[in-house]
Order: sequence, then C-alpha cells, then structure tokens
Amino acid sequence: MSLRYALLGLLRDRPASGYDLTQRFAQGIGRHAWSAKHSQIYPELRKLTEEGLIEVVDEGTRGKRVYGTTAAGRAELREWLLGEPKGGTIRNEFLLRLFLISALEPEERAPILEGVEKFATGMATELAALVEQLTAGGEELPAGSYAAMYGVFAYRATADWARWAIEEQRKRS
Amino acid sequence: MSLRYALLGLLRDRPASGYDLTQRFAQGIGRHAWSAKHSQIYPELRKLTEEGLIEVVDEGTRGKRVYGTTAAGRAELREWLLGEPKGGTIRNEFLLRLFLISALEPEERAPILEGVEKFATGMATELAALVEQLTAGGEELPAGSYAAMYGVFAYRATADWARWAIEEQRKRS
DNA sequence: GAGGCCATGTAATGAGTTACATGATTAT
DNA sequence: ATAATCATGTAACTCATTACATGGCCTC
Repeated sequence: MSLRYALLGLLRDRPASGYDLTQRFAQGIGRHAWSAKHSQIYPELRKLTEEGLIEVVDEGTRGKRVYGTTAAGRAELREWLLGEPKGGTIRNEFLLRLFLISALEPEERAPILEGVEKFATGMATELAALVEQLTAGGEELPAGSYAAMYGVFAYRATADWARWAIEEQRKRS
Repeated sequence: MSLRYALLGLLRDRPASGYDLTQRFAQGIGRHAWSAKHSQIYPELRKLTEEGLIEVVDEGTRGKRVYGTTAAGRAELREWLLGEPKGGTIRNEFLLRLFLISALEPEERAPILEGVEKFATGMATELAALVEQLTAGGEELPAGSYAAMYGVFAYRATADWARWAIEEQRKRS
C-alpha cells in the first residue's frame, strides 16, 4: 500500500512517465527507502488513474504517457503523511545479517565488519556531497534534502558502529 | 528467502517452537530487522525440516514441537552470512515518509519531526540499557549485542537528524 | 466453567519479483 | 542495418498479511 504514496509523492514533485519513475526507483528513493519494478509500477499507475488520483498530463513518442497528480491525489498523499505511520513492514537484509553475525567465528566477522565500515563511510561521503549540491541554491530546502541528510547521519552512524564492533572484537580476542 | 535464514539464526542461538519464534519476531529482530507472522513461520519450519536443515529436538504439551538446527542447517546459515549480501529488498515506510515530507507545509512538518526526535531518543535510551544489561556479564559479547548496539548508534543518529531538521526549518522560516 | 494464553494450522487475498513479450526511436 | 535505449505491458510465481479455524492447558 505504500507504493501508491511513493508514486503520488514522486509525481507531485514533478510529472513523469512510468519509465521515468522506474529509473527513479532504481536510484535514490528506491535504493534507500522503497523499491519497485516497472511491472508493479505500470499497473499501479493505471489504478491511480482510475481512482482519479493522478492523470495523464502529456503524451510523447513511443506511447509515452506523462502523469501528474490531481488535487484529489495530493490530498490523499497529504492525509497519509499526516496520519499515523503504521510502522508496517520491516525488511532489511543488512540488519538481519547483523543480528545473526555472531553465528560466525570472530575471525570471520572482522572482514565483514571492515566491509561495512568502508561501504558506510563511502555512502556518507557521497550523500554529503549530494546535500552540499542540493542546498547550494540558497533559500528553500529542496525536496529530497531531508532524506539525503538523513542518509548522511545514518551512514555515519553505521560506520561508527562498525568501528566500535571491530575495536570491541580486537579487545576481546 | 531471508526468512529461512532468520529462522536458522534464531534456532541456532537457541531451540524454539513456532510459537516461541512468533514471539521473538514480534520483538527485537522483528521490530528492527525482519518481521514475520505465525502463518508464514509454521509452513517455513515444515519446509526446513523436510530439507533437513532443522529438526524437532523436543516435544511438549498441546502439540508443541521444539526445533533445533542440524549440522546442515548451520552450514547453510554460515554460507549465507559469508556470501555477498544481495542488498535486496529495501522497504522502509519511515524513510519513505522522510523522502516525501516536503509535500507538507513547513508548519505541518514540525510536529512530525518532533515526534521522530522523541521516539528515536527513547529508543536509543532503551537500547542502550539493553546493551548495558547484555554486556554486564563480562568476557563474551552475547549474540544480539552487535545488533542492539547498532540500534543505539542508529537511533541516536535519527534523533540528531531530527534536531538538525527542526533547526534548519526554524532558520528558514 | 469461563476467560486467557499456548500452540498449531489453512485459505483467501494482496504485494512484489522474474520472466516473457512487443514495438518505436535514436545513435552508430 | 543493427544495437542500444525508450516505453509499455502481461503471466507465472513467490512471498507476506489477514482472516478463519481448532483445540489443549492453566488460573481464578
């Protein structure tokens, strides 16, 4: 049920075709918050259209249809954002691995933790650069800055944790 | 496909019945990493048994069956942990909301951000206490400490981020 | 004996992935 | 012309949630 809000949010930000949306789900939002494939996106766009929450605002070559939100769609999105988060599905393979890592021998854990540290540090740096670029403009905080900045904080924390874990292990071996 | 590794991991840590596992999925691991309902757990336990990865190690009243991992099951888990994380599914409603929050008016965002700050601070405190308790023993870092400590770092970061966002907004209004 | 929890299961439905499928346009 | 990319769709399958269903044991 969250997919529809993801779509409404993306289309509210700027109109897009199913193809465009598929690309965007393969990047930012899809890599960090919610992912979807085109085979799920196209049918959902149809449903949203039927429900009057989005509409075709432009057509292009090769059967391309560009969708935008309707007033009803923006109201629906707003209501969802203001409502109680259901918390809902937690499904994070990375974290599951952390939960289970003690099933490995200490010496097997070290390279994994080092990989995590490296990856998280890299992501934090990359996102910090993105935030820099996004906020360069000036007055208004552009859509996506909040999420990107969240990523900076989150990945830094992951890197800190990995360093803690490596150190902890060193101390106890 | 991750569910089976979650089950193998939990059972490796200590034998349990389907009912026990359901409880555990409703708490720690389920609230933070991977959740599952009993209707999914019971059939998966059957499959794992048929594949020889787990086995019934004890029976109790009311048809209770306590499962434990077999050598093959532990090998399977180990292999998965050492293999490349597929990254796989990202599905995080909380983060999705952050991505879309700029669809709200600034004055509508503040209470949400304050709620996040409060919640995250509470969780960080709660988990810090849990880590304290887990590590009190001494030498060995018990299973789950890594994950719990990760939670401490992660929730602190979320609280920091929320404070940043609130401040940022105050500055720009 | 009534209510609550323990304990397991299945059926129906919904959400999501993979694979199959087609055709138009653009760049080389 | 041919390969790459744009653009959309459907079918089969798997994974996950909700709802339905049953019965045993324990406490009051």
